[in-house]
Amino acid sequence: MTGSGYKTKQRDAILGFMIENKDRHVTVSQISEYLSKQGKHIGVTTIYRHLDKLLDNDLVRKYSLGPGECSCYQYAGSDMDCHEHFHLVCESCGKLFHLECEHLSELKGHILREHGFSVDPFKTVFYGLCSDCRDNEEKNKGETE
Amino acid sequence: MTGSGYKTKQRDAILGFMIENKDRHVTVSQISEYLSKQGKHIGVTTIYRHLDKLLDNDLVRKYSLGPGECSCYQYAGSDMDCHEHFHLVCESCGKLFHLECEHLSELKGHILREHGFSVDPFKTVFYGLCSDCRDNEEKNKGETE
DNA sequence: TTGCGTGCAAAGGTTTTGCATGGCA
DNA sequence: TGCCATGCAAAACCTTTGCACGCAA
Repeated sequence: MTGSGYKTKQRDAILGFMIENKDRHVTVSQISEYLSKQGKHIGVTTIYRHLDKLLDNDLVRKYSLGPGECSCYQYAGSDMDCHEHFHLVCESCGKLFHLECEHLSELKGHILREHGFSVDPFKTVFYGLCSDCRDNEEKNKGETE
Repeated sequence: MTGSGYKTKQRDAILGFMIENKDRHVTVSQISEYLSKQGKHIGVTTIYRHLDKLLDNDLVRKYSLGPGECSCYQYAGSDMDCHEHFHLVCESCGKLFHLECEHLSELKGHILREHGFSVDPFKTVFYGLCSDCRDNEEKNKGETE
């Protein structure tokens, strides 16, 4: 499954980049720009097509960081083991946090039992502010106001 | 605050449509198409601009139903009273559910205390399947396979 | 009359598609 | 060799912006 398609240098470069950055989500333009700096010019068309294939094989996941924002992709291969946890995205710094916590697994069961709604942890993203950005905001408030 | 700006027939039509459909989220093209059928041709530019104003006044909220999907808007006026609860969106039928439950309010506190992350209930949307669509899917499975 | 509201056209950005060429097996 | 992969250009799509005209106050 993983090895579907031909082995090309573009495929290796894109998959390699996704694995290197498995701890964060990246956009197509970020992939393109980074690979350009490495001397690897790969058309965005190719990047989109590879990401689509990886998506079909569940090797990456696709997120939206909000309306109007471009799509974000993140590696999610079998070694990532991301079944049953949720994701937090900081609206200020854009960082992604994996929230593995039994309180949250319980939440999924609770919503299903009590509210009849089956939550999909893959697609559900919590938006808010991480602790670093909250600290920064409070600093800025103190300085400007 | 609510009455900011001139009172025009376009404004009335758009705000009226949003209030009529307060129980679901709609896209700009849905608004445009529906009003066209009513004989009210309103340019999408105008719709976008009114929605932006309503957004500033917290009279509507803007959602993303996924990467690549266009933005969805939903009325959220003061009579909606949506402070501290979360929203569930069914990926199949697009219906929106308001989830008012102390288990969820607790969740916000839990993530803040234990994980240092301040969740914004306005922007956070749970995606999944509602009970009706789950039933339909099971029926379809039984018929086709 | 003043100034915001409107809508057409055009521009901006992201993503997709067509097509000829290139490269893997 | 056959077929998929690639990348350019163009299209499609959503959204924003510029500008001239219209309309509310």
